[in-house]
Amino acid sequence: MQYHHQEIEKNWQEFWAKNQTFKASNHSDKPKYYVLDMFPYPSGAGLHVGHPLGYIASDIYARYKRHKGFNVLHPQGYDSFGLPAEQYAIQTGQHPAKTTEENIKTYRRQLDQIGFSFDWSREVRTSNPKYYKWTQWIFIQLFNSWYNKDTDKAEDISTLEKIFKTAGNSKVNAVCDEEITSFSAEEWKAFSKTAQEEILLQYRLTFLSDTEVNWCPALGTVLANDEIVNGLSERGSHPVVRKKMTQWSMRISAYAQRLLDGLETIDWPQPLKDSQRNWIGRSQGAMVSFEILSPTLCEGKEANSDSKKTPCYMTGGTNSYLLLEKAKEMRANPTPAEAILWKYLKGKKLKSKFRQQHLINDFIVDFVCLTKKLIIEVDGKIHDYQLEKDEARTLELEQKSGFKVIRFKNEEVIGNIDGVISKIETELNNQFFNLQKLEEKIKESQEKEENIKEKKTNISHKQATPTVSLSSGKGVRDRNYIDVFTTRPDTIYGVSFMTLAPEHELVAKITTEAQKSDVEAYIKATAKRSERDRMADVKTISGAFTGAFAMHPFSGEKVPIWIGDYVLAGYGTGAVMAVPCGDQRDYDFAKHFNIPIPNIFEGVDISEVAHTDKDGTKIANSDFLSGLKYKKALKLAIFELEKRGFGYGKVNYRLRDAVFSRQRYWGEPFPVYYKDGMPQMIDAKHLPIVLPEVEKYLPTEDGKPPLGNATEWAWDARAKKVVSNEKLKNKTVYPLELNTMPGWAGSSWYFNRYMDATNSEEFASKESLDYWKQVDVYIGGSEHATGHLLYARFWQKFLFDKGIVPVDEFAKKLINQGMILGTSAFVYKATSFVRNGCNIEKSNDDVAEKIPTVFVSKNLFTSDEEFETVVKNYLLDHKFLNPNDESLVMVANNPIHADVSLINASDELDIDGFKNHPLNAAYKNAVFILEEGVFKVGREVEKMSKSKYNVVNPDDIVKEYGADALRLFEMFLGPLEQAKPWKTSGISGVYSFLKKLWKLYFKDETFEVSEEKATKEELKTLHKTIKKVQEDIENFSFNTSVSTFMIAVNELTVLKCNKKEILEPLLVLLSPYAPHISEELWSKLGHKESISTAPFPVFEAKHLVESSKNYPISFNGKMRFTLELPLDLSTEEIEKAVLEHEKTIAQLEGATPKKVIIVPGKIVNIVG
RNA sequence: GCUCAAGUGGCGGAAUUGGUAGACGCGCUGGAUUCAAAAUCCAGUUUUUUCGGAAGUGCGGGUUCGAUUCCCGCCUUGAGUACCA
Repeated sequence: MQYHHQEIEKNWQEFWAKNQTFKASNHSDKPKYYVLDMFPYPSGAGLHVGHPLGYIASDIYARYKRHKGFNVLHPQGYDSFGLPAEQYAIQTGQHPAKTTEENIKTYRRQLDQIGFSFDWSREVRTSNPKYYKWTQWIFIQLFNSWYNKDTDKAEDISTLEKIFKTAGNSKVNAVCDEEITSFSAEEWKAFSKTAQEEILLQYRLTFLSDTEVNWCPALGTVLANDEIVNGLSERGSHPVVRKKMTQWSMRISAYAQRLLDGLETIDWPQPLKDSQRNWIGRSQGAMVSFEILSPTLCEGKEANSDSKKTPCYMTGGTNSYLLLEKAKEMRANPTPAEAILWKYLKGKKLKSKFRQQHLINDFIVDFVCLTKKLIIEVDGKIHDYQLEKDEARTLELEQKSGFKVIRFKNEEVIGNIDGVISKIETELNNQFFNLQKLEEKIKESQEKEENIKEKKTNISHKQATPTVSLSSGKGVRDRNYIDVFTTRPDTIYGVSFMTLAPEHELVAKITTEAQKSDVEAYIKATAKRSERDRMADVKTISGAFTGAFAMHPFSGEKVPIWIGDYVLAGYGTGAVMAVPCGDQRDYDFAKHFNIPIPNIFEGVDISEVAHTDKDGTKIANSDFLSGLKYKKALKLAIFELEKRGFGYGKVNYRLRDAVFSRQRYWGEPFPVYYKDGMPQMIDAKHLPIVLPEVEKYLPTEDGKPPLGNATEWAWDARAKKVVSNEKLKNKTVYPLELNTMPGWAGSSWYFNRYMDATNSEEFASKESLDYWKQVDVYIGGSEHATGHLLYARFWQKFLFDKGIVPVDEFAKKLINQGMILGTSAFVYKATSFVRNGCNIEKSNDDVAEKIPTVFVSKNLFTSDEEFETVVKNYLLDHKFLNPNDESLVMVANNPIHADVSLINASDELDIDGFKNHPLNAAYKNAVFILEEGVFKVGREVEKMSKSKYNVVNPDDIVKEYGADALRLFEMFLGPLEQAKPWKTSGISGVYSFLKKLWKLYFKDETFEVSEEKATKEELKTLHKTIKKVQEDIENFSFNTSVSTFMIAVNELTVLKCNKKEILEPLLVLLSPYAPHISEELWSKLGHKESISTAPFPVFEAKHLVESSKNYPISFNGKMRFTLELPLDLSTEEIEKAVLEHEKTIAQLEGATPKKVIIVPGKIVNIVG
């Protein structure tokens, strides 16, 4: 009886479907095991043989685990939202849902015929409203959460509101927007609802913000960083530009450290972990502030008290971060006068809203009304000796920022509060008029300032008043600082200049008149160069001097400020402290512009290159850091920075918050409407908010996203439903969000949904989540390293924080399967043309016309010249070319792709097939120059693609060789993780293996298996196979177990073994790889149950015990012959037997061996 | 530039607590069967050779009784990443 794969496979696939053989239960006594594939995007092209590779591997593993007694969850679904369906819709008008549905059908048919053991009852589709209902629900959870750095987890937003109500935001340690205004509990309560919402939005884990985004005009949408390759869109390679838009973002940065730490706990491939680490980009260092010394700003005041050598310009915070802390502190500890006054000012008692201890620019003022631009300062005694300074500050505030400042003494406030209040009221009334005047004043003063700058060329600085109280800490800081981030604060004494990115906001402010033209010319030149050019051209050093200087925070020395495009505006603060001796870029810059390169390393030569090594080098010439090694110097430098207030230790991450809005149609709609411009979440019980129908899938004419075309897209807050846009005029009807969610939304949690895929009440039930917990093995491509896999980890950690899922990493182990490449076939076409210039009119047409298209077999030529000769000779021989015209004609070799289905195993082309191929209509009459009667093609390994005619469809393979052969062959190609070329011819090997296996169970035409006891040798074959296959599966080394099967079948064939004792367990071993044939033979052996329920055979070592060993006898490490010796010989006996052997004597040629190495059971080595 | 991975027959690949290099398969060669083909089966297939052997895992060193495996340097290919301060 022959092996008919088609019939067998069809029957068993039907059997599995009918009996729901692979349906997983959420209740089982068996241990659980969760094997997951990355679910596919159902593209219109269907599957090619590369796609199922990972699915086959995971299927083998899942089936193996079932044999091993596990309750296995092995689901499958579709990532069915996405751009291709939408673009197809734009072109054809077909609804994306329809094309998606059709594509899924094709996918399902293709997957089914490969015989996967998926539990289809748990199928998910991200575009199904029943699924995206919960994607929307998760979005709401994120919106309703903030990240508390103190507890280091996400918490409900209500806990934040509670803190605001009782203590304002001064004590809150959250991951939030950068520019946060501080407020007290009273202020919070006084804020309008909208204002409160605005503030909360700055803390939520998903938030609206005006972000610079990657806008792709051709696709009409925003792209995430990982969707851009070399400045072009990943899909379609369209140009991408930066653009500001209001977008939803996800505060993934809150999880940067935990995403990094979590990598230690999971068994994922090293390269993948590396790229996630790289993407998160943690760098530890410090923020350092450098004061800018410019004519108007460097006039410090003489120190009046215990002025040590410490420069004390920064009597307050060194930047807004520190100032904010300070403000909070001061708010918590008001002076008695401040406390009294605040009682009268807070809560709009004077009809105007006041804030206390508030940041204005970089001053902290006591009280301020922002709308009326009025500042009230209460001065204590300390201000007496600070009068001058306070005046300067008043001037600064009034002139630069347009505020009116009024001052009261402590005594005034305490003694005559009524007088003070009436004075404030008067000022408030005056402010409206004053504002206009102030504006004029500002203009004037700015002009004045310019004049001063010009006049003052001598820059000097003196030391200012040291910090003596909290109050005096305010008001020393304005935009006259450059903040830099550095990973090497230990090298701070090596700073000899600073560099700002040309786009840095301070550039225009600090550039001196003399340098203005230089700087402007340079900025103009860099602006012209695109980001890509700048990055590509690393070699050219360019920059310009601003004319300004900064002061070194420790040494007090003057440091010139340059601009240069090697500093990127987008990273860190867009400015660097340049340490030329320790950084190659700074070094190159310094050399190029003749800036000094001070050496701060002990015993290191820096005459040629910078010294970038950290370890083992001691710091020198660095005051208190001298003589210290990197680690100690780093710590001390940060300690001193913090102590003296010039900076603080900081960890910087490259990871940016993820933009979550897409201007697309085919994605999840947001459960969001807008009331007074503020986003409102729709209550979870009204979900899903279903994607509306639209006429056109393109953006609207006024540039709104495609959902702007919907006519039914407004939220009726009273009726709680989506209604027609016409009702927007009603009071309770609001516009809905027009953006949709990005592709990664649905894929960031689907693995949890499989645990309880049909639950309509919950995301997934608690019991199911607690039972399955996490994915045990996840298989998929490495291209998702920084996209899907990072976002999914982020959401999982968030859901974990909220107590929704029980574990904070969703996949314990992950394996990246390698890509299957195509083996393209090339035929070499001769393109003949007539040489220009010679009797073109006369000869051109008739000469050329007579020449047919010629193809030359691959091995007939090795060079272009040879190729031309071969073709010409052929043309002359066959009279296509007149010998007189020979010199006129030139022939060029033009390789073209031939469809791989036309090539046989020996690289020979099916010529008729080629001529009749629909794509080769032009070559119907072509002639082929053969070698030894056949036409050979050239072959090359390339990525599988339609245009290269090297795509192999699994349907054809399954039809001709069967699913079992396909499965075995894909595994046999090579290691799972490795990229490897597909060559269909190789499949005959595994196909004949299956036929050979089949034959073991048959005698002539009938199924016949003997009940006889197996021989020792047969048992040895079986058990060595059990051992190897089991080890291989557990190591995901599937290619080697296929060869193990082949060896076993070959051996059993030689032994003519047809014993049930051997052949029955053999089927269980094979069934994960070739389930159909195994089921068929299993049932023929009399089993009624599916083979998938059979336990895995148990390996017994006793069958492999040997009594003798065929020792390799080597001389000086080279094996020369083998010698069969009993294993129970002692070392001495082995040595004796070997040395007495005639071949040993011959090999030694009379010499005595110096040494004999004997490893019993392994090898004998004779050293001569 | 940096990081990682990999270089083994005509091809895919196997072998690593250091111990017989080339398993298994494709392709190729010869043979059997057949009127013939397909299919199947058998034998051979790293190179070289004076048929005794000898050399051989990208190249050059090293450690070792012994290295595809470990170490150092270099070359090549692939992947990722990039003025990240």
